[in-house]
Amino acid sequence: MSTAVVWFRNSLRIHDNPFLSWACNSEEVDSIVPVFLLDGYLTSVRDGEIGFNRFRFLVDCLKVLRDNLEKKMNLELKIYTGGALRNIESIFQNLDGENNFLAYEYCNKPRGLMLSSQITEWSMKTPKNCIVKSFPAVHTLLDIEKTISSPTYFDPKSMKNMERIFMNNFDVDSFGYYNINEPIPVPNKTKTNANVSISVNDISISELELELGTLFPDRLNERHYFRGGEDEALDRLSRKIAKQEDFVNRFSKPRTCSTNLDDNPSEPSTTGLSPYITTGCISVRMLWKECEKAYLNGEHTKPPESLHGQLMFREMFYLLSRSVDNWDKSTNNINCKNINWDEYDSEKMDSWESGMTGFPYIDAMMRQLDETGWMHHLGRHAVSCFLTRGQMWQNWTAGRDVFEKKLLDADWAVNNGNWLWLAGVAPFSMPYYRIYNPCPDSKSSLNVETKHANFIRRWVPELRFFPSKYIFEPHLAPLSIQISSKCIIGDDYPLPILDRKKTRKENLARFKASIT
DNA sequence: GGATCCGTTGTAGCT
DNA sequence: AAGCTACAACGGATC
Repeated sequence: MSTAVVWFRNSLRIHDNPFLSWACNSEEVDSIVPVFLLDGYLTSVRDGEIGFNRFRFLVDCLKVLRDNLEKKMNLELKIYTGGALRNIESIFQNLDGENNFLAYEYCNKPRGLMLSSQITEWSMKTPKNCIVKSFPAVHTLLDIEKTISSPTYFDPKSMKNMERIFMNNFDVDSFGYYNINEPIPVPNKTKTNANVSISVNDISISELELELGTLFPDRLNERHYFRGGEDEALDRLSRKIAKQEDFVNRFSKPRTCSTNLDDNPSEPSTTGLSPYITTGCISVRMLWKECEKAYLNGEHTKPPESLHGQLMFREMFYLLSRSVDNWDKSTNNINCKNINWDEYDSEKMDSWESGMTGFPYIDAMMRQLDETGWMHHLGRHAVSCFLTRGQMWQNWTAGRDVFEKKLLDADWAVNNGNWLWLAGVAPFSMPYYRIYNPCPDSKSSLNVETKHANFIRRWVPELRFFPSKYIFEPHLAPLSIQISSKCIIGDDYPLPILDRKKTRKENLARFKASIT
């Protein structure tokens, strides 16, 4: 009697799931226990490191995973909280028989890597015979460890570099596309569900929902813009990719902003798939292949702007997160220039995080982030530039933490990579003098209704009666306009926390002084 | 080996 | 009113 413990770490899905499929198909396995280990997750939520939307989304994902495992494979997902290593040990102590397996996916994060090696070490000592089977490239296209240990590997910092790495790892087919494996279908045979009766740290979905309600009682009735889980992910894939050939072929990341900043925040102008990629509700391989199907039918954009390009940047950050020491630090990180950022200023940081800087475009973005867990990529550029080298001169790690807490697509490798990039401290192409204007719509001065202005009215309702001409810098509006717009600046909406032109000039000089 | 090009997405001010 | 120009000027790859 041999049992496989199938440990879902990043990939909360049953399609294209190599470790689950292996357990279902292997002759060596008689029964299966699917598990998800919260590890320190609940502590992070309680400590305020993970916010409402992220927690809510994860619970959704787990619920759908549980239901799919039950409905389609007659397996019961077990969820445990507390230390992951201790969970694994007690699960195996309660398993009968020998030749039991632990099938899990590779994890790139420091804590995950440490757990992997601790588990391997423990498995070699355990008399209960736990055979560890680690599956690489479940959450990424590349096998991260294999790629970075290749003698030809070097830290990539451009799309050209990534293309070289892809060429070294994948053959190119007769159409000129990388030969990336087809996704694995949902296993069509299953095994019996092994019964592990450990009650210690066992936690149910309804207990998680209770916890969510206890921690965020005033947010439970909010509208949820993204529903978590594999079903929603596959549905979105079908809606936005499979049935949208033109959209896929024309996709160009820098030019997706014209349609996003409207009053329909539930439908981004990009794919809106990022929360599902982060949680592994959709497999990146499947997304890659779906894009390729559209590409085969005509002209299409290319990396870096294309959807394949976006996925390649994700691979780039996963590689760097492993090959660059201190990837998430602003010191002792070869990918981070030493900038003399100001001390953490909690007043400034609070106004940035809560959308009360007095810069409506910035505030609208930050309020959208808090309510929906999502922000358009150009908004991310604007608010991160504002926080760091543009205006506030705060360390990028402070902004990174806020994104980590609130973004549904928060991903350790990608989030840090993007902040390094946007703060201008990484060796990626970001000339430091390219500073984004926090009041960006030149048309507003002509009193033209713009998408940006409507976007601000949607998310900063204090300003909903303001004319476009003044909506980016409402403190410049004459008092008569403020009165007729029912919003007195400094009273109903904050005055700007800083002089954007003055800080821009000073910071440009400081940045230059820091790097030369 | 010095010059030139390039890098996923700039801004301000003028006409 | 969109398009031009000046700004400020990194750092590695390529020729």
